[in-house]
Amino acid sequence: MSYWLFKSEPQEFGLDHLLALPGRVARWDGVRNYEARNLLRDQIQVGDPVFLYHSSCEQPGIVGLMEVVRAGYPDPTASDPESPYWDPRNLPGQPRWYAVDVRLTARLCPVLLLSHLRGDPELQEFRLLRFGNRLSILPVSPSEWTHLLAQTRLFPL
DNA sequence: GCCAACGTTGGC
DNA sequence: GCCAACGTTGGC
Repeated sequence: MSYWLFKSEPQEFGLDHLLALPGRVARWDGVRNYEARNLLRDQIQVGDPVFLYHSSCEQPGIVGLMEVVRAGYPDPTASDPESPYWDPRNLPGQPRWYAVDVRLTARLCPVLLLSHLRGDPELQEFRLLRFGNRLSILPVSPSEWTHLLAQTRLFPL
């Protein structure tokens, strides 16, 4: 089992959107970066725990806990001309982009704010905090995961 | 295969 | 809104 962190912009699709969905299950699609694609396609497994991170907002931080309920499969939005994520280079039978399905399982209280995490010496290697980091799907080590969970409480949904 | 231009991300 | 970082594109 591996641990992950997925970024989202709460104005676009965040905790509130997940809470409103039946079963709190959503397809995590629209990822258009090759490194993130490789993780979605090859590494992320059913049952893997995932932190939900809100970016590009007033208080960036980790707000929720999700679990993977379906492993990587071709991203339907890539072949849908109606979708804002449509990629005309995506050829039938040769999927270029991948999605997974996740279920929101808990919210975090308190939220783990980016500003709080930055000062934590235990998180020096955390990919999220790396200067210039832009990856939207990123691995979390077991020790980072344990350390992060120890600083908040989970409220199961 | 190099590398400059360009577009996107995302904190502030 | 600004701007640094960095991934991607495309000319050569």
